[in-house]
Amino acid sequence: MADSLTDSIQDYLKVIYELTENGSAASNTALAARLHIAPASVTGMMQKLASAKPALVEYRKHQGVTLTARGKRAALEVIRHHRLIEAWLVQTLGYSWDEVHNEAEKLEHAISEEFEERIASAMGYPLRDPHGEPIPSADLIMPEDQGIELAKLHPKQEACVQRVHAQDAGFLKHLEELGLVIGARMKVLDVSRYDQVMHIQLRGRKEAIAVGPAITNRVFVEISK
Amino acid sequence: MADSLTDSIQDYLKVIYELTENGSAASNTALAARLHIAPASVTGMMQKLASAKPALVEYRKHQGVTLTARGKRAALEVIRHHRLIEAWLVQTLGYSWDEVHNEAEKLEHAISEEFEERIASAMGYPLRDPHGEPIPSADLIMPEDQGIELAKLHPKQEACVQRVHAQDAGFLKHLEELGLVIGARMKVLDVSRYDQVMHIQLRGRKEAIAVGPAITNRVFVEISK
DNA sequence: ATATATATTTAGGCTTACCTAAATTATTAT
DNA sequence: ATAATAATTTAGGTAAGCCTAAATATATAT
Repeated sequence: MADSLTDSIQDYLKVIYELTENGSAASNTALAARLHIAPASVTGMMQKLASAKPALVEYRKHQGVTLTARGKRAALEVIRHHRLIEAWLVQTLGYSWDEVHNEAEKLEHAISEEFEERIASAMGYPLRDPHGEPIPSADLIMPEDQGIELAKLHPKQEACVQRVHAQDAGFLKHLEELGLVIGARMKVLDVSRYDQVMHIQLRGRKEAIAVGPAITNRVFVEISK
Repeated sequence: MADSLTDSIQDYLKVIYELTENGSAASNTALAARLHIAPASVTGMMQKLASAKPALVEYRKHQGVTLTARGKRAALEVIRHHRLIEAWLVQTLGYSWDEVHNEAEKLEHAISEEFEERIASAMGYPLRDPHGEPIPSADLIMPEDQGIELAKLHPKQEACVQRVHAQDAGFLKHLEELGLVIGARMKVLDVSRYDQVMHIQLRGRKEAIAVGPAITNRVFVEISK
């Protein structure tokens, strides 16, 4: 059971999952940065997880890590917990989307399968969390996500905000002020070739945002022809 | 802040609070038993808590421990969390009173003050948990409890079940089958002087229960003249 | 191809919170 | 009061998960 894994190990697996979603292996340095831990500590943990009774991780020195089927399942279990809890906090306790991450980060390790099932059922088995991120199903399948990076849009295209890949409270508040919330309709007006500023139409207003990792690479949209 | 205390230490403080509610000091053996830990380990922890920067515990060798004001506050914080969560699980997720203890035992360490306030507010600031146990106020005052042990009742007295001091699921289920639930009205018919069996009238039926630590010392009632 | 820079691993240490076994102190019974 | 019993403490040890500093491997630039 994933339940016999420590909080710490669950955190490692979750981050490895995220870093390997693009198909590449995760480097120890990247892991260390995300977990706020020294790189040397990551090495030790990777050796441990790779040689665990059922290995959770595939690891070769200097090559980075990937998850085994078992490790992936454990990671998805944690991610499912996290996203269900975020949805629960917003829907039943009136949290805003910028407040839920830290709370869920602790609760995800503390809830039982029973609790998971009860909140999922109470919410009618939601498919996405408050940031639009897909929630893995109870049998731990991560839904395919066909959203497109805002950065990839061309002028005149219209789209709906589907999902925001971020957790920093300040940043999320900023997006909200901008009007970039889940479901918002928007239209690209133009993109300056020189300073990479994108102008978009949002709820009747014109906003300017920089193309790059800050915003446009974190906001995913669904194009509406 | 109480939040800088580890889960383990919070558990110690909570149990010390319970064991010292009667005014006496808590023995290391009693603590060890409740925490499922070796007595020697308790000794070490008591030494640590007693010599902490702000001491959490008053401790003298072979004499047992009591809580300092600070330790008591930390204990009440954990107990408040625990009982609010139990109430929350029952009221909003349909848990039964025998299922909530273990879940709350983990969640009590994971929630923030923000979360505490939000569920308390959502429930209208309840005064008791699903077992009738009083919930410490937000400023950490434990309400006086004037309930009387069922064992102390005399024949012909009528009373309401106010509170049940127990957490074992099987035992709680048994009480429920017996009809000994919070708020139930009951009347003592007689108590056998020889085998210490108490006969009580409950929802029209006559039930026999042994006087002693199993049931009658754990069920507290409010006498209605 | 070699020097430099960066990433990673090894080695040795630390803290927390537990353990067991042995020694000590307190309690109880005679 | 003393012996037997029970409770408690001391001493020494372990496993997790982290750390820093030094060593090594890989990648990059000239």
